[in-house]
Amino acid sequence: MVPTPALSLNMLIRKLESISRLSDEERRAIERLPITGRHLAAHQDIVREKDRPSQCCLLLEGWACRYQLLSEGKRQIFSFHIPGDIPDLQSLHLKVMDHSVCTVTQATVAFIPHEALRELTAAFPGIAAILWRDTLVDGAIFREWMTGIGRRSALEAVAHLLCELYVKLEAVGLARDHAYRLPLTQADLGDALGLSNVHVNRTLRDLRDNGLITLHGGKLQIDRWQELTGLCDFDATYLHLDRGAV
Amino acid sequence: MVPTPALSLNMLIRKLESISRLSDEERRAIERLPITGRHLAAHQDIVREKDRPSQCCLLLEGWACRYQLLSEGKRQIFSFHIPGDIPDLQSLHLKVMDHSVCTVTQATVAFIPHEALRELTAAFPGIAAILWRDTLVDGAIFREWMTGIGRRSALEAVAHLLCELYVKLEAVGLARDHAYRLPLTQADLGDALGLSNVHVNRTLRDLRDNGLITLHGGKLQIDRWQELTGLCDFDATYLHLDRGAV
DNA sequence: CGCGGGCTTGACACGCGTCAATAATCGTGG
DNA sequence: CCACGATTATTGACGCGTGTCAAGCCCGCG
Repeated sequence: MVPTPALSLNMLIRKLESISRLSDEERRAIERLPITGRHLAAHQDIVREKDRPSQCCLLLEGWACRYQLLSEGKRQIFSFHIPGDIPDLQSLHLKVMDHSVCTVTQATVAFIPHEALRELTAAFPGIAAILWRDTLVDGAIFREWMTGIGRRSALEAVAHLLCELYVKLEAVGLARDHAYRLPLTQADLGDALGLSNVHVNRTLRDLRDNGLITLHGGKLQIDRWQELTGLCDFDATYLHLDRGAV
Repeated sequence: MVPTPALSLNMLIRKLESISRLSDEERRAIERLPITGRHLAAHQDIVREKDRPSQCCLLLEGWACRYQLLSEGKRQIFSFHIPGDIPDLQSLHLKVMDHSVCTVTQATVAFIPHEALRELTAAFPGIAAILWRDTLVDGAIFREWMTGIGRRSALEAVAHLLCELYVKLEAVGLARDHAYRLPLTQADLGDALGLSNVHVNRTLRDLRDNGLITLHGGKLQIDRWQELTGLCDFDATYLHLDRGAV
């Protein structure tokens, strides 16, 4: 069930080309990357805090998230990742993991050795720039989450996250018509937003009762996109999805 | 009062060399960067949300911060910056600013054109890697702030920030003996931590009353470092100050 | 068909926000 | 060197948003 290397790297090439055109030489260099495919179950760690990984992980299928555990069992989720993402790309330049990465659903990933990535980026500054940019977008999303957690009400924060996920999924063709599969538990949402699972539940009911969304069996339908984005002041600029921006 | 170019770039070189040794050629290339010095008053914007800057800003003296304004006058501060930092390095690869940068105190900065930085990083992958790494450390700090805002109590969050600032300042020689100048208002701290200025005040008094810190006239003295770090579970790993890590 | 994880709901408590009034501090100009 | 206005810090009273605890429900899976 593990996809062939060619298929895997096509996913990466598509992602990079969504930002900036690649030369034939660059494309060929990427295709030569030595990768290892792997199938993972849900809720399984890929890298752990304090690890010193020697490879990065390209997500091909399924969802993953980055998180940290605190004393007293509290958890903070930093980001959710979808196919095409490299959640631990930062480990290329930061030796020690300061957080963990785990699967949310079952997932297919491709591991790429740091060594190969370092050679690739040294030889092709254009590719380095796109990958660098990708980590900068991560940073932009972290910032937006900070304002969500710090300065938005629970209702605004939940609405904002649902909008963000839709826009990200839509951009890679995994969502349309303001609907998508949402494989997160309410506790996951809470750990991402600094809320309790109970309060996430109340908040979702609120959104449902007001006819803004329909959420059932892991399928989310945003019924009134305009009102939802208005409610939480959603502005997708921070996702930097505009092309040709390197 | 604007420092000479040579002086400015020495600051950048020192910062880069604190991470990884530079070759003579690399050092010379950095020294050739065309820069413009400037002196700024406190509380003055350097770049604004929605701007499309064509240069980056190297902070030589004083403090700066990155922030975003929300409707209803709320503000979220994303980071504080000290001499040697390039707060808007991300603008090199993300065209549109999704937040603003402003001075906290009066400050001296050097502007470096994007074009020059792009040429530098294309020619010297080693320099590109160090700069990339720098933006990754920013990201790591963003993550830590997320858990501070989302999952720590006000007391823990304030303590954690005070520890972080000390370690960062100490690393560049701007603090020692667990003491430093803290030019932030209580409202600034609150906007960074998702708290009200009033509650920051209560929290600081709490820390003072318990003999952990002395804070007066912008001078902070951490009287019991062990207890303060213990209180908030501070672990400096996420600052990635260890050398030779690229 | 029974088990378990996730969802839902209610009751209650508390941390933190808000409002407001006063005191300390600082920069600035006379 | 002092007076003044403008921030900033401080404190108290009060309320609300969200957390916590606990119980029951639903549904998918073995």
